[in-house]
Parts: sequence; structure tokens; C-alpha cells
Amino acid sequence: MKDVALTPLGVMVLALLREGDMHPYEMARLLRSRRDDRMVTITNGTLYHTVARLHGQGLIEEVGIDRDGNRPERTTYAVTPSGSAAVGEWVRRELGAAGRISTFRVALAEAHNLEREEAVELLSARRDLLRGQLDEIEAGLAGAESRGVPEQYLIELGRHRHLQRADIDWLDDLIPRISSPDFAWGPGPKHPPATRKASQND
Amino acid sequence: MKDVALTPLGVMVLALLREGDMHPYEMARLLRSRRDDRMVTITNGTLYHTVARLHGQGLIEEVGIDRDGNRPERTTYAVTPSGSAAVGEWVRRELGAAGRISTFRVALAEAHNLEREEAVELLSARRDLLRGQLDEIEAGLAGAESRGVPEQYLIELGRHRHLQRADIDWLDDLIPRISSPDFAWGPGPKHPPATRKASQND
DNA sequence: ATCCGGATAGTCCATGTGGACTAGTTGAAA
DNA sequence: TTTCAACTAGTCCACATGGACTATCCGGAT
Repeated sequence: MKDVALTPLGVMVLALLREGDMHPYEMARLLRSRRDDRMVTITNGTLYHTVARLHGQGLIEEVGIDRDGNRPERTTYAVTPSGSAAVGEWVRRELGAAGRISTFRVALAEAHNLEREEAVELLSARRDLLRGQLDEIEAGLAGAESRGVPEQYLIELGRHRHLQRADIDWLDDLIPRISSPDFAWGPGPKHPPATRKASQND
Repeated sequence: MKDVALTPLGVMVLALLREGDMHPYEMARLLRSRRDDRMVTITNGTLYHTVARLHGQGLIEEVGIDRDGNRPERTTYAVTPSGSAAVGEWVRRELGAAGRISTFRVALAEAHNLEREEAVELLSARRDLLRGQLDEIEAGLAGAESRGVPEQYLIELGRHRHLQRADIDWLDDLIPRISSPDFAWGPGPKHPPATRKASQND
């Protein structure tokens, strides 16, 4: 079993389906209502295509096609065991890395699928990576300044440094917090009630 | 003159060509040496395709095809007047907005193509937008907490708030700084010497 | 003298993305 | 009562992306 390629949206779909079977349109609604489109842009094209790909990879399977009146058919999907496992593998690969931002954000949002300790270790690894990058940024800025590069060309790099520091600071704050048993952890049998269909308030 | 669609990389290519005629491979080298691949991933496929697109849009033109020994031909491009104008238009559209991050970063890096005052106004507009977004994030967090959503599901949102604040703080610091005439501004006739090719200019 | 890695310069293609489109179905206003 | 906007559910396609590949040349190590 090769490590199948997953996009961030693919991971979010798999994670969603672990909460219950669903058809793509409902995924879109749920993801949007949870404001998960902050991390990944959710468009019909990409979502349906992603679902088809997951299906082709055997990570999800059809569990029913029903229709309501004269509306288009809805195909309901369920996650397969290998799909369920793929989420953990993916998060394990990405949470400690410093890849694309949107990749990390999804990994972070799904970090609770890992053991607490493993998440702490991976996040610590990421922090070290970011520290190294920060050093490079500082060196770049120092070098540019010493070469007399005018400020106007260094604005974006300055912002990058600022946000890199903020990211590291945030990790330095988070890591000890989630290390403590006071911090809730684990996927748990129940999911946040407000995000389930219970309220049905839309 | 429709507002032609430009990708971030396209804008960077146009901006580069305003410094001098160049062939794509040299663009890649220069962009990478300036570490502009922090903002936009630079791969051959995307770069050459982007250049072809700009050419098709009439924003750049061929100014010579030469070859060195038996190496592949190199096509040198120059920016056209409409291409040069398109940079400013694009930056004007994107600098004050809160669109994709990589889009903003490129707009910021090219902000010196605008008048100082205009840049200040646009950045202020962006700050206001970010403030509004921050309020939404805070509201989301407050609501989730009041509904008893466990912390583990709010980690990513917490990071988002932290970085959003950092972004706003950075703008609050930058805007008054670049407003002052002490801050160098404008494209200027000379470019940072370390990044030029020494001779062969203008 | 040769071998090999890296630079030069670019092509090609599978896949992912996002926007436009179809088409029936409520629900509320005019 | 009609009408219009918004929702439900999904298809389709143009285009952007990024990785793999080709092929030559140069310089240093073997």
C-alpha cells in the first residue's frame, strides 16, 4: 500500500466522513458552516473531483444513491478502513513539517487524530524548523541592509519575519499547553454538538 | 482594455522585465536568487507557461532569439507598455484587499510601483478589512467556547486569531513608518546593486 | 583521460483548481 | 397569484500547477 497522495481538501473529506456517511453537497454545507473554507477554498469543481479521486483510490465507498422528488441523485459515501488510516498517516507526515501553509493548517485542525504525545513531538519539530527558517530570514535582512538595499524592497521580507516570529511564539505557547492533561485531547466518541446536524438551524 | 487576469507569478515576471530584457531561464535564476520563491513556487512548467500566457496577452514581446553553442535557443522577452501598466493596476487592486495570501505578498513586494500615498491608503483599507475579519474570528471562538466545544477542535482557529493579530499589528507599525518621507520610496532609477548583473543595464 | 554532478535552457503531460453552467425546489414578497 | 431569489445537487471545462523528462555544456575529481 503506497502512501497515496492526498490534497488538504481530501483529508478534510475523509475526516468528515469519519463522523458519518454523507453526500458531497452536505460535505460542502458542513465544511462551510464550520468555516473550514478558511483553510481550503471549497468549490464544487474541486470538491466533487476530490471525492471522485478518493473513491478511485478506495479510500471512500458508495453506500447509497437516493433521490428526493425530482432533484438530482445524491450519492452517499462512507470512509473505508484504509481511508480512515490515511488521515492519521497524512497528519503524521505533515504536522511536523514546514510545507505549504494550507497543508499545515489542515494537519493542525486534524491533529487530534494523533496521540497527544506524538502531536507534541511533531509540533516541536516544526517549531525547530521554523526557527531555522527565521535565522535565514534574519540573515537575508541583515545582508540586504549591509549591502544598502533600500527599505522599500524589504517590506515583504520584514512582514515575513514578523509573521514567522508570531508563528513560533504561538507554537511556544501552545506546545506546553497541550502537553498538560488539563488540555482536552483525542477524537472522543462524541463530537462538538454545535457542529452536528442536531440543531439544523440553517 | 479588459482587466486581463494575472497570476502572482505573472506579475513578478512583468516586474522583473521592467528591470531589463530577459529570457525565462534567467528570470528563474534571478527570482530564486532573490528568494522570491518564498512568495510563489517557481517551477519550470509554471514559469514557461506563465511567460507564454503573458506573451499571448500582449503584455510582453519577444526581442530576440539567440543561442550559445549547441544549447537550446533562448528567447529574450521585453515588457510592453500595457504590460508595464498592468503591474500597477494589479497592485492597486490587490494591495488593499484581503484575498489570497500569496497574492497579497506579491502585491506588497511590488507596492513601490505605486505612489507612496496610494499605498498607504490601500494598506489602511486592508488593515480595516483584517480588523473586521478578526472580529469574526473572535466571535467564532467566543461562540464555540460558550457552546462547550472542546479545546482540541479550536487549536487551528486559535492560531488563525494569533496570526491575524500579528498581521494587523505589523500593518499598524508599518503604515506610519512608510508615511514618513524618511522611508525610501518609489521605483527609482537604480535597483539594488547586488541583484543586478553589474553591466548590461537600462 | 574520463567520469560525474551540476548548471543551462527548455518541453511535455497528468492532475488539481475554480468558475460557469444546468435544473428542479422551496419560501417570501409584490 | 405570480415571480424572483436562494437553496439543493451536481456536471463540465478551461486553465494553472508542478513534477518528470531531454539534451548540451562545463569544471573538478578520479
